[in-house]
Amino acid sequence: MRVTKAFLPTLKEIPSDATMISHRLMLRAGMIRLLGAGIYSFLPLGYRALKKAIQIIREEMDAIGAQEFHLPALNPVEVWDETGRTEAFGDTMFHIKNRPYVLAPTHEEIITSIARSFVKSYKDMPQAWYQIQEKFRNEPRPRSGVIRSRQFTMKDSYSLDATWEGLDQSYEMHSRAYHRIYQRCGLNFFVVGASSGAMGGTGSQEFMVESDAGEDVCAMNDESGYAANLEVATSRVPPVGRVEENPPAEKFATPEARTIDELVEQFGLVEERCAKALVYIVDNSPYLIFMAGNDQLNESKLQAALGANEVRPARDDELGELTGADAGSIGPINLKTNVPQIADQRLEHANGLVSGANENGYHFRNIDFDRDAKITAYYDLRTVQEGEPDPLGGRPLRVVRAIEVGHIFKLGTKYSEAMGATFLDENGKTHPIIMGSYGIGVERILACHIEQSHDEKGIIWHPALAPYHVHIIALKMQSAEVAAAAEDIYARLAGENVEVLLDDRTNVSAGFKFNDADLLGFPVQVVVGERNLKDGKAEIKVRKTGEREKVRIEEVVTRCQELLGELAQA
RNA sequence: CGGGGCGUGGCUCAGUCCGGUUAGAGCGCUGCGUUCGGGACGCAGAGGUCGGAGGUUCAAAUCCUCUCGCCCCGACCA
Repeated sequence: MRVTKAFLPTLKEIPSDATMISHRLMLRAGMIRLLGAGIYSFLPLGYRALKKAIQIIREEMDAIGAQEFHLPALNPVEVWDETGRTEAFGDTMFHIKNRPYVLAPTHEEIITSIARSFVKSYKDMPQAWYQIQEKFRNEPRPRSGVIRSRQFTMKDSYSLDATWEGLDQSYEMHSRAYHRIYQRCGLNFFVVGASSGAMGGTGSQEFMVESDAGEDVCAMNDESGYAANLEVATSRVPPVGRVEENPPAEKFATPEARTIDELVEQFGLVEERCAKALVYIVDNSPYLIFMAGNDQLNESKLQAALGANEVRPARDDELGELTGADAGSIGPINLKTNVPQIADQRLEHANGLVSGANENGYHFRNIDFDRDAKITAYYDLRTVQEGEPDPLGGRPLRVVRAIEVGHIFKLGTKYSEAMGATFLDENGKTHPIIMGSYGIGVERILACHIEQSHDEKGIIWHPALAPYHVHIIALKMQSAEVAAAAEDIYARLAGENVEVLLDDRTNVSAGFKFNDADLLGFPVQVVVGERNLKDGKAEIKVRKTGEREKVRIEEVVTRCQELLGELAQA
């Protein structure tokens, strides 16, 4: 492609609406343009990169024997009603106004409906089905450019198995394919244990790219290899445990102490022996929850522990009605109602605790949870903190922000049961198909790569994703010699199937071309100018390292191929 | 959905508080000429009902009301 023929709207200035580096660079490099909030047009350059990612994914999915589908994005809403997910997705799903259709946010239902009609025997399985297609989600707040948008490209695949061991194998197969995909894309990533969330299922892992702009938070230790989404991360924080003296619980006045910190400070208490009470409404039922000291309740863990769909903190007026006191004075003793009580596992069997008296301005001390509280269950409910000992080797945990680029789920039978997708086993008995679901956000691969591979000048593409491999910068194109040499190199590179862009503009200065080339960031640049042409040479610059070398014109093609090969390995 | 910010030529922005010539700048764009290895220069041009609607006023980009859109923080996130 020639720059004079290409639609390549690069921007010299930073677009004001973009804050994230990858978003800015994608806009500046002319890869994408905003159409509406969370809706992006991919321009030719961006689409070339997107197609590179798609092709890598396709090859790796094919390599594990998965078969490519192309399912409709437009779905009859009845299919979604079958699993109750019309309601579960709620406003997140787009609904068509003039027909009872929805735009699919994912495709478990459609896959299951196909499976139910055609997969009837254990002999029909295992199957792995995938597609690379647009997804639609009515995100309340799209952000970070292409990272969270309302329409995006997803590779989604689904495994169908007759046995749980089969599911494990399908899952492992996908996990290995995902590793290869992200490796080939040059991404620096890690895998974390994750919450299955509202997808349901028996296990899941997320493929993460560390980034300050990420929406997820993970706890990890590089040495032990422990890595988990904060939604499920655990640590070896010791239990609060028991103290020897165990006098009866005793009420005392705490008029100026509403927070744990105030209690600790005013009464010289041990922070973790203050049982902080929280009231949550879990699927419309109230729960009183105790946490040790300033431990943060993890709502994802709470939701998972109670098998709930929705959890929210109680409102101030609800607190009084349920407990008899306001926030800061709530505790296990003398509750106004018999609201169910649960606690974080750190507090199991603990005594010598301080907690609210359910009377504003008063607390109890010497509380023994085994003696004085009616805790029905203890769960791991706390949010792990930076520096805590990891659960594998006790090494300090690092807490980092990350972007989720892939997610693999063991779905189990949630969808097959709901939709009646069953098969007959070798004994003629009916079972629901055992499913897995596996997703990759394709645009996120590009954004994450750019986040990880750029400098102040622009993008630094890995050859695997680069829209073009070689950028020929013809300085002073109106010089017949320069033009001839540039055209010659261009034709020979193209002849070797090297994807090449020739900057053949006559109306811009050298500096402009250099800066555009650095912004676009193709792996190798070839500078053709009068200066080196006198010696029969051109200059080759590696975008990533900035290294330049002078190469005889007839050797340029070979040298470019060598360099690209080296860069592809890195 | 709560909080904050912003909407003025293609882009980045000034002007709005305190209403008053013909609404400005830089970049980009068109034409001509010069230049040509790190975002060149001269000359001549084109391009804006100041997001939209209503109102106040002799007079509105500027004040008031409503509304639409975009961005950021939070909530949410299969």
